[in-house]
Amino acid sequence: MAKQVVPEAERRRRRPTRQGTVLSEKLIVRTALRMLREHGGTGLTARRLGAALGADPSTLYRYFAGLDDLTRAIGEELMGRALDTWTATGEWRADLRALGQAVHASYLADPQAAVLTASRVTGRPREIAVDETILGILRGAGFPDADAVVVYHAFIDLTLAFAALDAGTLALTDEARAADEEMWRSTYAELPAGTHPHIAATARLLAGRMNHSAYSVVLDTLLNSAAEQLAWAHARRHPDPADARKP
Amino acid sequence: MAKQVVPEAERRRRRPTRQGTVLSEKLIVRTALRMLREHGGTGLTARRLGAALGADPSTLYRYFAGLDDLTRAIGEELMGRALDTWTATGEWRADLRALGQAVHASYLADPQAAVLTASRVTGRPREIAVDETILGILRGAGFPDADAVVVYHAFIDLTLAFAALDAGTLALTDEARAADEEMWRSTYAELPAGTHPHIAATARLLAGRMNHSAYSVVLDTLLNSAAEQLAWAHARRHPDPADARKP
DNA sequence: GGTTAAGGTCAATAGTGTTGGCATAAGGGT
DNA sequence: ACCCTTATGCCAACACTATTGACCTTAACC
Repeated sequence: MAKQVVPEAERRRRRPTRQGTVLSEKLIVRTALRMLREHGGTGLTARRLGAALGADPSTLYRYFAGLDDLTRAIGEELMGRALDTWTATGEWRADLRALGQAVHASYLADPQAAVLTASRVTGRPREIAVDETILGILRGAGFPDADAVVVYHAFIDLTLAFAALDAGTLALTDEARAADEEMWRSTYAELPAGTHPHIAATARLLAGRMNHSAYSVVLDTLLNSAAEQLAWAHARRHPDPADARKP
Repeated sequence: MAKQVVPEAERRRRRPTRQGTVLSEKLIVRTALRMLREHGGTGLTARRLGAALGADPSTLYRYFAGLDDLTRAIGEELMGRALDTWTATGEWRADLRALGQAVHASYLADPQAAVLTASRVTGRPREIAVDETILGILRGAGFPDADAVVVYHAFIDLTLAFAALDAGTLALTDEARAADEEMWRSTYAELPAGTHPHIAATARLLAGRMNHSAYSVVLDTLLNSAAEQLAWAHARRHPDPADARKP
């Protein structure tokens, strides 16, 4: 059995599988991502993953404590991809904005995987690297520690929450999404003005809006608010004589 | 078998189960919520639900097309509960704030159920009622339709996204949560200042923050931003002579 | 009261995650 | 260059799961 999982770093003997493939954490995670993309959100099963790898399902338990553990590794992979596509410019607002968009985009690129992992905290290296990066940007911009922590918390939770929500709609199977859209058309768009005046009045505008993500809008309001807070904190430390008259 | 589900409204013959209970959609949904609360997020199974109701599992398919359909009904129940605890005051910001908090709280009261349903759109009556209410508040406050739709979209998605995220951490089993917190203590709090200076510097502040939800903070920034937008739109329509000098 | 079919039950199918035991070959030590 | 140890892949089994088709009882309508 697989009572203990050997950490990837200490793995010595790599015996090829009966069908010839040599396993590794990375290969398993990537194959799992492919399974999710090809077979939908419920398509990641130990048996199917084993078959795709040319290995017995139980072999997976030599690499991960269970499918739950594998799920966390998948989340870590998504975080890593986001970090890889991001580069710092030194301008804190632009950097935070880009980093948030990178995480959001990375999750939406694998919606089924995102749904499974977005609300989990993995505590693995690349996730920690993202956290460290965000705090570094904020503290580097001059936020006092207390403020930096508040903004950091709002920023990361906001980003993950929207990633999960938006991924959720993308992750639906084609039939399910078609059914949802048909439901919208047949339900919301047809509500009589008598009982639902406000939806009826804005139905056309709603239809154009609800397909897009609201993440950008909310992220911008957060960054605006943070910028004001920063200016205020800065003014407290270095008072401008010109503002002295109106305290 | 159950080739077609009879709508609750047209249900005539209510035959008691072998063990004597008389079924109904409402009873099934409530029992399902209890199962989720008592047995955890994976604890809602057809067998167990049937046993709790004193009925054969297959009987459920006379009431719902599948467990997925039941899940949607559960989401509808949570939305309904939120709406029931909310009352309008006429002040748009306070009303939106209270409504958002009500939905958030209603989901967090049944975290396991929230995780299953928060990212689904049910299209059922009470969910539509919430949407109609939000749009009514915004349009009543004087938002032009285009602005009202943008704020509505950000508001509802933000609320549902945070409901799902925050419910996710509450929904963990006691052992899983203990493991997570231990992971935090043993990983984040112990990171050396050499490799992770920013996390190390703020570890104490982080520990105090991460237990709370960031929903309130983000919701307030959104409402603030909306208020500014409203004032600006209002000023365009009814220009104040005092502001005429600085266009 | 007789008739119809709604709705509860039984049995079976095809899937799932996970584990204990076994066997084989990889790599380190000599 | 060989041997030994043990990591690692495989097999079989267990206890579950959702879902469906056939059957049968009894409630409700005429």
